[in-house]
Amino acid sequence: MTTMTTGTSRADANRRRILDVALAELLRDPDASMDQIARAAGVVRRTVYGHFPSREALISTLVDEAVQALSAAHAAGRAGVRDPAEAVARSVLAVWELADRYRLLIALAQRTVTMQGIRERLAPVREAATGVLQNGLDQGVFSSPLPAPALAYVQEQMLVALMEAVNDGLVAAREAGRCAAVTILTAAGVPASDATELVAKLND
Amino acid sequence: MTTMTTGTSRADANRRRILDVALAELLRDPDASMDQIARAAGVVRRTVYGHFPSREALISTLVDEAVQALSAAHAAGRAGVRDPAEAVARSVLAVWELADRYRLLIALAQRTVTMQGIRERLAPVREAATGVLQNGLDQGVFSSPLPAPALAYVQEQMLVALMEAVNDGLVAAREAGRCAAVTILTAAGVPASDATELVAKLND
DNA sequence: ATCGAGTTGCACAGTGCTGTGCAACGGCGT
DNA sequence: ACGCCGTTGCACAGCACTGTGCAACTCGAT
Repeated sequence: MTTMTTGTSRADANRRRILDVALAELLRDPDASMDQIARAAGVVRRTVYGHFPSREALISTLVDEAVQALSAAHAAGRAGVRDPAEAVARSVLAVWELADRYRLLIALAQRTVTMQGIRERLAPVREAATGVLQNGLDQGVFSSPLPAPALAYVQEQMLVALMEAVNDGLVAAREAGRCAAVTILTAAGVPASDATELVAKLND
Repeated sequence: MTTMTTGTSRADANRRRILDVALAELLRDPDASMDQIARAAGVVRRTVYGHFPSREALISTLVDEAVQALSAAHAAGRAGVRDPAEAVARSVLAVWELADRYRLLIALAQRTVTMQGIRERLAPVREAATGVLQNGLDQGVFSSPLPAPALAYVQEQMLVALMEAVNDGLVAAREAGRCAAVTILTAAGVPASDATELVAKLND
């Protein structure tokens, strides 16, 4: 017990690698079995259970680490900033930095086997939407640093966000459709006032 | 075989109800078992297999129905509209109409058991973000028909969208962070030019 | 009353996963 | 050389789920 420079090197290193590999593996398949994870970490299933009492404990540790890091980044990004716009911009940038590390996690956490199928078959709709957005960009009606296909993703996820907002009672279902339309147009770079006016005119 | 007004009423009605209930049930838990679905539909597991040869077939049918309806709505919404902004607005409104029916599906399809835990623990971050957004709205820096908490959802999903865009190679990872910041600010109602300038200034 | 499609209840084989127990084996420090 | 900790390999019980087979039942229709 003289050195302890690296903790209990052998075991600690393994625990660390199991966590890292588990992260990568659980993205590719959120239902990855303990055996898949163990094998990917170059270790036997039994060994994983030596470090984590249960599958749930493993995942819990994983989520805790990610959330803690993310939370810290978000707070650090906006610390001592007065202007709300700058605060938002800074925190987004800060979060993005390490979100990049967990990018696969989040993106792939959505790709349930079910979700995968849905997104695939939705491709035609997304392409149509991309076409319209491209039009707008070409004509200068829209303005965005993002290419049309990426904007289509944004549009899609925006709808999801609004649906969740409605589910959680943050927005009235009656209003949500128009709010969604306005927000999407605004995100595409149409001035807020123009977007509001346009949408209002559509539903008389 | 005289009437046939309702098809094979008994069986057809059951098939329909199984599909409807399965939709609702698969949201609450994407891994819902055939037994859970059957029971929820007031029927026995064996009966479900009488209508759909396998679990996958059931889900496939479900997805097909939803996608087809959605696709039609999207196309109908923007049919014969020249102005891109109006086309986007119309199609979003059209999609929203019936997305409302599948709202639970999509929103809850994201709530994997894993995802559920993540979102829960992320609540503090979301609250902080809501605070900043509320500030911006109060000061008139932001402009949106959405309340701050809903905007926080939008911000969160926007990050997800950008992550997916990066994963699919639509945006360079180097640029993505700044694009995310700009797009989020723009969606919140900050004029596109101001947002671009602000973010550019931050990363010198 | 009888036919038949649809439904039910049960039983079964197969599969894949979890969590645990235990004996044997490996290297690293002393 | 010895001991210890971590690891390995194997075996096991338990569980939950999927598909399938089959006999019995329940309705509506004729």
